Amino acid sequence: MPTDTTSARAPSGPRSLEHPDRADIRLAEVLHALADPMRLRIVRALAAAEGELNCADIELPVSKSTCTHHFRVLREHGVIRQLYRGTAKMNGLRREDLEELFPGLIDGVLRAAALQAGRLGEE
Amino acid sequence: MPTDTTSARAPSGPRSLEHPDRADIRLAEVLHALADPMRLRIVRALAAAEGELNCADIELPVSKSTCTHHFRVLREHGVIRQLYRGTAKMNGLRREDLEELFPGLIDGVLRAAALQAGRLGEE
DNA sequence: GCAGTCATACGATAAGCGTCGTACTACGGT
DNA sequence: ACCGTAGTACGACGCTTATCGTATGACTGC
Repeated sequence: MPTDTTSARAPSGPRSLEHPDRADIRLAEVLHALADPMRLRIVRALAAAEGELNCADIELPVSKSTCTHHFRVLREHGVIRQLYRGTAKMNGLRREDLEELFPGLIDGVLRAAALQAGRLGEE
Repeated sequence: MPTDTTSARAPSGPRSLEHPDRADIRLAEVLHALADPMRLRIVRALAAAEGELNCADIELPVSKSTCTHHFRVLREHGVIRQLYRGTAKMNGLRREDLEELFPGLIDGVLRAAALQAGRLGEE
C-alpha cells in the first residue's frame, strides 16, 4: 500500500511544503509570479489539466533545478498548491483561493495567455 | 495660445516618446509592469481619473527619478500612453489596446487591486 | 539492501530591478 | 532675457532573479 496521504497532510517532516495562507496572498506577488513566460506556461498547463500534474509532465526548456525554482515561486506566492504523493509531487492551481481573493483574475490571465498564444505561433 | 498638440502628435524631436505597437505588447511584460505596488498604484490612479493625469498628480512615496522610471516601465510595456503637453506630461491607460489584446484583463486586475486595498488598510 | 527516478538544496553567476542623488534639458511666464 | 518648474539622463548601490551544475535526499521496485 502506498503512503497514506490522508493521515499525512502537511507533516512537519522533511517533505513538508509551505504554502501561504489565503489571507497572506498579495496581488502584486501573484502578478509577479505570473509575469514570467515559463511560469505562465506552467500555470496554463495546470489549468488545462484540471486535476493534478506531475512536475515532469510539463515540458519546459530549462534544467530541472530551474523548474523546481519556478514551481517554488508559484507556490510561495500562492498561485499553486504542491503536495507529495509518493515519489512524485503533484501540483494544482489554487483556483478557489484565488477566485475568492481576486475574482476573475486568473481566468482573465489564462484567457489572455491563450489568446496571445493563438496570435503568435499557435504554441 | 498653447502648443498646438493637434499638428504635433509624436514628433521626432527631442521630446518624442516611444510606445510599442499594439501587436508588440506581450502579456508577460504587461503582468510584469503591473507586478509592482508602486506601478499598481499609478495604474489605479490613472484608471480612476478617466482622462489624463499629470505625473505629479499621483502622490508617490518615492523620488522623482524613481517615479519617472516607473512611468517609463509602464509605457514601454504598453500599459500607458504618455505625451507632452507643454511642460507637463500627460498619462493615460491604453485601455482600448489592452482590451483588444487581453479582454477583461485590466479590469480584472483593477478590481482585484480595489478588493485587496479594501481588505487591507482601506488605502 | 541496491539501484533508479524524481525532486530538492546549495553554491555560483550573470543579469535585472528599484531606489536614490545630482546634473541637465525643455518649456512657459514674467 | 531670465528664472522657475516638470521631467529626463546617468551613474551608483544593494537586492532580487533566472539560470545552471553538482551533490543530496526520498521513495519504488527489483
